[in-house]
Amino acid sequence: MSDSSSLAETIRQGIDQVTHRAFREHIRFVKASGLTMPQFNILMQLHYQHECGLSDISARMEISNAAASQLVEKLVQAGLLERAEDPNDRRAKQLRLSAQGQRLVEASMAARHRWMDELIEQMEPAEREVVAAGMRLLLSRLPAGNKPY
Amino acid sequence: MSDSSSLAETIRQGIDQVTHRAFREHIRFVKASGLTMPQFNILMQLHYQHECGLSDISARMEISNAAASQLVEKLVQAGLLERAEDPNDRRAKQLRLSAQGQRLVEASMAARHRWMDELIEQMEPAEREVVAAGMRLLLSRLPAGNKPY
DNA sequence: CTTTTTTATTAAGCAGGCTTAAATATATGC
DNA sequence: GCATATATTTAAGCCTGCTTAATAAAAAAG
Repeated sequence: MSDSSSLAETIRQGIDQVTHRAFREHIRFVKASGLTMPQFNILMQLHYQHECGLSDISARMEISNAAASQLVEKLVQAGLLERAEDPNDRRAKQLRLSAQGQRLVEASMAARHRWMDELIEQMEPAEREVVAAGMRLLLSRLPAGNKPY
Repeated sequence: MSDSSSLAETIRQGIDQVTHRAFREHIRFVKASGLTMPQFNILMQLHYQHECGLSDISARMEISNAAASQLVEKLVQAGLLERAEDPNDRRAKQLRLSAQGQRLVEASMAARHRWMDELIEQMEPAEREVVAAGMRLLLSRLPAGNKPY
């Protein structure tokens, strides 16, 4: 394996391992919350988008409006989402997180950050600098609009 | 925000963004493959473990043996898995990927690496070195047995 | 041996997400 | 104003995954 390909290989392995860990932790949290993944995804989307219509959700999740409507209905009944009429277009609905929904999302982010912080705390300050430098570079190359929802 | 907390924040954001991207790409691939996530997870597990019994699958996925058995059955019928009697313990079954199953898993890994490589190719050699250094550190701190399946 | 435990499968039933089709209400174009 | 397009909801039905309970077969324990 050449030098540059082993560099790429290291990066790929790092990303693979990290995402795998993140993925498993996330699955666990969602399951523990009593929600399903599609339901939770909607909460995450609304966390980052603050407010949107139903069609935005179905578009983002690549499901039908009907499916999105049914998912939203459950979240509204669970008290996690608020659904109001859009005053500018009375066909549309404005969806946003309820206070309870916000708390749940924040708890999930806290859980997600817990193991990251453990990792970070294991490192020397100089090492943190190295990892952060790599991440800064990675972030600068990732598509800007790629919000985590 | 203090200096060290902004370092940690950078690392968390980097991990968040990268995992989010990886997650979405993976979802897309699995959906396109015509399999469901639980089914695909089994293929991934067998890719890394090469061979195992049914109970290993149910344990890892935290579902009942019955559920795992049903999932495996579908994958066997789809020609993606081979299920043979364990000669050492005739109660147990030896599960492994078929050639077709291997091809599918490899295709998923290729797809997963495609955008990573695009990212890497955008970088100067010196930048790759920085990212790789960060990843090497991260990898050294991640629990060793944490294989991506 | 006989009993108990382990491994896997099958059956019945529930819950979830998804789709299409139909319905409702509002906005837009002409 | 009237026809058309858009945003959402509801209903019916399908497919999956999951669970528990029952079954079968082989291994392990005594």
